[in-house]
Amino acid sequence: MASKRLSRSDTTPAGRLDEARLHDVLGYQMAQATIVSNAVFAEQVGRPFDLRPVEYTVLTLIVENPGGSQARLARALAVTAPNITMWIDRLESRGLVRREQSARDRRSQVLHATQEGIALARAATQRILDAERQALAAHLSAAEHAILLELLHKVACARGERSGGG
Amino acid sequence: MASKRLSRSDTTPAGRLDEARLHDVLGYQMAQATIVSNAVFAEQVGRPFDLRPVEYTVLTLIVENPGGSQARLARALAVTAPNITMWIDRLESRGLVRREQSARDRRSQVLHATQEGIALARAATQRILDAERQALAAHLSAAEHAILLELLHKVACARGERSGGG
DNA sequence: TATTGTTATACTCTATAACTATA
DNA sequence: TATAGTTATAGAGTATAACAATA
Repeated sequence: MASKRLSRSDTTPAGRLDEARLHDVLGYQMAQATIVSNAVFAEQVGRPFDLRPVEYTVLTLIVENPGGSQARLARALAVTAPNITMWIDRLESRGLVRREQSARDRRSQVLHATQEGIALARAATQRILDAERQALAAHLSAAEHAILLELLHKVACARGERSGGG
Repeated sequence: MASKRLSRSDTTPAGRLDEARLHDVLGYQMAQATIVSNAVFAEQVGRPFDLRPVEYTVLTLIVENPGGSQARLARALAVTAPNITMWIDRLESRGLVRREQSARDRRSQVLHATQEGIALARAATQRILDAERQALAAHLSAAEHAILLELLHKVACARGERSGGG
């Protein structure tokens, strides 16, 4: 199945380069698709709210998981502890999240989003969802869009059963 | 369609954080899935061949498009010209590609992969395809895997009809 | 005047190591 | 002994600006 086929669509979206050999490489197609989603994010959230993708994700995960720790965030996003410290520093200095020392484990920092942080995360998510739907409407049906999200989620779940991968 | 549902799968693969609000954000699911494909790449190609993902992609696109220019590569990958210069420098210093001045347009550099470069690209692609298939086999059927690749390709094609995006 | 490619430079993001304070 | 978090530092990668050569 999925035997090699050479069609006019075996070409890069920009630059018109033949990519027949890369067509079935998941990492490559992911990188190409990420160019689009990154552009949508930068336009709809990054620039207007001055938020990097990581900042948005960290903020939203804190909104969804009040009382969580930085260590769990670091594991969820496969980034290092010093990295998380920096991003939380920025979000905290902007008044979007708060750090509190945990009562049960005094090493741990308990994270909460402020009202402003919650509002910003909600607004950002709404903008992204709308913009992504609009950007892909010409190429993907609503059903395809939903399937894509599910399949990506399944791929993400392959983490952990492997040696590497955060 | 795709109405919000709260299920046990609305959680990050690692760290077990609730991600219900992020579930439908394509950029987020892409980033999570990329953690897996990046790990596969690093293990199967990055470390053994000392190749970054960009280097592999640049090399493979040159193999597939002999005689192409750096400008087209930059457009295809949505990276800047100085960036491409650097990556080609590295590939050339390792004897994997050659630069020649174009006869028709003497500003342009014509790119060719060496025999060694061609062999390396082929070997790397084979390893990635095998490793990706194996890594995802437990989570995606062969059909789902193929559909995912097609849908990602369609997303990538949304580039260009937009303002931003390289 | 626009395009190809290079150099120089600065910036962002990330990773590692060393440290503290708890457990 | 291991974990949570911070700091300091170095590295990788990217972007911008300025330049040369050509179209």
